[in-house]
Amino acid sequence: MTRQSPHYWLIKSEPFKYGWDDLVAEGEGTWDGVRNYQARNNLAAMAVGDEAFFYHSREGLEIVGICTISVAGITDPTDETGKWAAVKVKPREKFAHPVTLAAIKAEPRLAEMQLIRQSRLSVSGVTAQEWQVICEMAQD
DNA sequence: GCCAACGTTGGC
DNA sequence: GCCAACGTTGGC
Repeated sequence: MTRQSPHYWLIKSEPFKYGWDDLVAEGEGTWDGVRNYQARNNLAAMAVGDEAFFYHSREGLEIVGICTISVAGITDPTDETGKWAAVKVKPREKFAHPVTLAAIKAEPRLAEMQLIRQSRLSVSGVTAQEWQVICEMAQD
């Protein structure tokens, strides 16, 4: 399936379990273990070349960098039933200045982010405008 | 470590 | 098919 423009996402991970540094060390990581239908739908909608913010949950509470979807539409290798989706991601860019959850909440243009509205969703969508705003914040 | 939010499960 | 009980996530 081809699309005209890349889509943007935000993926969460607990840094003590699998953080940005782990992804960099591996070079490519498989995003699996998702057992939430909405998150799965987001995973299934990803395409190669899409970009995703990498967010540290529970500890850090900030977006630390950007990764790209390197392989899309695969079946979760940790799931025997074969009904859960997964993708592979590669690190692209580490933010000079991580964008914290507090900073996101303080920015009116980001008030409608899926990250804010559904705080428990581990894979969420990001609009092109939200993507732009956060990239600007990461450079300040 | 606590607890609110929310998704899932299971009895009826 | 409703809804109470339970489990999990994730901010604080």
